[in-house]
Parts: sequence; C-alpha cells; structure tokens
Amino acid sequence: MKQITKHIIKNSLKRIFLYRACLVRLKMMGVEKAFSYTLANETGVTSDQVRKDFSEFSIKGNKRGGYDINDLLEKMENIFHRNKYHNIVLIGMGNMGLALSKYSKFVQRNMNIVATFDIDPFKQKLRSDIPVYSMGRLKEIIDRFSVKVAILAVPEISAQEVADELIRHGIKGIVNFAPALLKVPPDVIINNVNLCDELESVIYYVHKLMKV
Amino acid sequence: MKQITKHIIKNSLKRIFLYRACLVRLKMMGVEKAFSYTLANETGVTSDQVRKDFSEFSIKGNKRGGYDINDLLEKMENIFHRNKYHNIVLIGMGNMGLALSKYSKFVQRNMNIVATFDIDPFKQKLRSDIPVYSMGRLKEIIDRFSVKVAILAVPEISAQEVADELIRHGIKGIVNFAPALLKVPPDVIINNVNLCDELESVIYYVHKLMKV
DNA sequence: GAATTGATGTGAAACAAATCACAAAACACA
DNA sequence: TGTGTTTTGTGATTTGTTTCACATCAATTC
Repeated sequence: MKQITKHIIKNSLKRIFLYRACLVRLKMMGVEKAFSYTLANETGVTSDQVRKDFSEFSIKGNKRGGYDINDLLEKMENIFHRNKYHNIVLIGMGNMGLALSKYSKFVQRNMNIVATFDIDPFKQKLRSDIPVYSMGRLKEIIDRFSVKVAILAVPEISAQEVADELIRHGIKGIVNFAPALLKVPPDVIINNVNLCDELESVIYYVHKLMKV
Repeated sequence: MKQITKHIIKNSLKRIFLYRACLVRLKMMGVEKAFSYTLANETGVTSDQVRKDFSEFSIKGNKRGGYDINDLLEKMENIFHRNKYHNIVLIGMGNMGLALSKYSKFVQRNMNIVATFDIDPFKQKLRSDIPVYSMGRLKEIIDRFSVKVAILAVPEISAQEVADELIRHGIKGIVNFAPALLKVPPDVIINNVNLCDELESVIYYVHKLMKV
C-alpha cells in the first residue's frame, strides 16, 4: 500500500526541458528554425539523442526542414500542460520555503503558488506576498484551487506527517525538499530534492578528479 | 576546450547517500548491525542493489554477519571525504542564496559556507550571519580558505560570467541554481539544480498518471 | 566438528539507454 | 521531371545498469 516510491525523473525528460529552454532563447533571438544539431550543440548532447528524445515524446519535425521553433514550442506546451495554469501549495515557510515562495520563475512557467502554510502563527502573517495560512485551512485551499501538486519544505521530522495529510486531501505530486524518504501510495509522484546530497556529490567528484 | 559538461551525478552515488542517511538514523536508534535488506527496505530498493552499489564503491561487509554500522559509516566518511571540512563559497545573495546561506544541514555535514558574495552593496551588509563580500574579494577568500567548490545562485544572465571568474580563481566544482547551461573546462564538475524543471517534471508525471 | 542456515559478493543474464547507420522524405536546382 | 543534398526518424548495435543466481563464507546447531 504505502511504500517508498522513488519516482526518479527520467533523464530524457530533463533533456527535453533543456531543449525547450534553448528553443525559447533562440526564438527571442529571432530564429525561426532549429535543427537537431543546433539543439545538440546548445545543450551538450548529440544530435542523435535529440531526435531519439523527440521520438520518445512523439515530437515530429520536417525532413530536411528541421524544426519550426514556434511549432515545436507549441507541441511541447501541450505535452507538458504548459497551456494551463497549475496551482501549487507550499508547505513550510522556513528559509527555503520563503525563498521558493518568492521564486519568480515558477510564475513565468504558469506554475502558481496559490497559498503557503506553516504551523508557526508568527510566520502566518509576516513573510510573503503570497498568503501564509495555518495548516487547518489546507483542505479548503486545496479544494478551492483544485491543487494537485505541493512543494514540501518542512523539517525532516514532520515531513511524513505533512505528506500524509496532503495526500489525504487529494495531492498527487510532491516536490520534497526535506531529507526524508516519504512513504506514499503508488499513485503519488514524489520528487526528492536533497541539497546536501547535491553539494556532497560535487565534492566527491571534485576529489576524484583531482586524485587521478 | 570550454564545453558544456553535464556531469550527471550517478544514481548509484545518490543511493549511497540514502543508505548513509539511513545508517545514521539506525545508529541513533541504538542499532549496531544492518543487513543489505534492512537498508533496502528503508530506502525502497532491492537488497541486490544495495550490495552491488557497495561493491561499486568497494565497501565490504561480513558474510552472514551483515554490516557493522559504525564500521560502515566510518568507511563511508573516508570515501566521501566527510572526515575533513570543506570550505564553500556562495555567489548571489538573492532569495535562494540567502536561504542556502542559512541552510544548517550543510554545516552538519562538514560543508561550511565560509563567505558569500553579491554585486549589490546593500546586500553586502544586511542579510546574513555569514559575511557577504563584494565580488572583488573573491580571489582573496578562495585562496585563504582553499575553496574548491562553489554554489552559484546568481541570475541566469550573469551565471556564465561568474562561473568563468570562479574557475579562473581555482574553483573545481559548482552547484548551479541558475537555469543556464554553463560552458566550462572538462576538469570542472557542474551539478545543475533547476527548480522549475523539478516542479514541472512532477506536474508532467501527475498528469500522465491521472490519464491512464 | 559436521551439517545447516543465512548472509555477502560477484559473475551471468536481462533489461534499459545511448549511439550508430541508413532509408525515407523534402527541398534545390538544373 | 530528375538528380543531388540535407536532415529527419527509427531499426540495429553497443554500452551501461539492474536483476538474478549461486558460490562463498561465517555463525549456529546437533
């Protein structure tokens, strides 16, 4: 039933996001067409890989003509549901939560943090442009804004408890910043972001590279 | 020479970090021995995988006796250089940089942000317990504290420029929070953390799961 | 102290991901 | 219209990762 589901995000999906960012840049520069090797050069992969990745997501270009950037971006917006707004809740207004609540890139990509939550009543007024509610109002807000995805930035100790509550109220995906492995039903997507591990990984590879 | 090097952190390394976190928890609970399936259950993988991962990093246990937790943690500390202190610099004291500078888990793991930097002179006093310097003092600090790893939390537009400067002063590893692909020499480790992509990935998988 | 049990460690097998190689399509131009 | 060129899209191959299967060892029991 409840289990540790490490829904590892596929590398091909991450690469697709890179391609898109690159296409957006090219478009801003007035470019209209891109080839697989254009994207490959810009993102540090091979052109084969670009095409294979597109193939995986059924994205098609024009033989010889490459890819029409506008067309491609539109297809991607559909595939990644970017044409709709996505309402997000953020739980935990500590340092990290506060920073995330102010992170403007989310809004630029149609992902709106509609409300934040914290158990500390002091933080409930003070900290942000986005309303900060007590946990008691979680269900009400999730229902009102049809929220399906949450950002979890609470301390490790309460992460599981809060995740359970979120899932009980209908949340189906969580980006988890707490260094805890959440036990969740198999139909809930978890994406763990562990900042210590990210930093420590770099330290490890730096040492390794310096030794050789 | 300079190129986009996406040093993707290996999944096996990430799992090793999970095992270690799990071992630390077990130790705190007074447990002294662990088996491959203990770690497997706690981290949501198979016991085969635990053993294979250990094998990759030449970590050995005792046949039949499983793993002595103290012994195992000590071995890991050596492998991951946790017995030493690691001095880190953080560039960019915006929302995210500020939050990272206050993130106490880094210190708990012997990773010390010795100084932070920002171009904005206003931020140079105000924001943190850790000193905030102007970019001009970067080289001095890097040299004084033998810093090899940096956290980059500057806006996308200046990410490449700052990265170049860091590398010029001897930085060998960067955790990059800017949504930009950095072009660096092949002996520099880059770990990109893209918060938008992390969130968007979850949205994608949630939609996919709800459709099926 | 031999037999049994329970765990590790690692080659072999199965699976997944990336690269290669080339047929098919579209355009250019004679 | 036909020939040459360029680029896509995708089977085939290679490479990498995970799972399987079992030999090996250490502890326990008879």
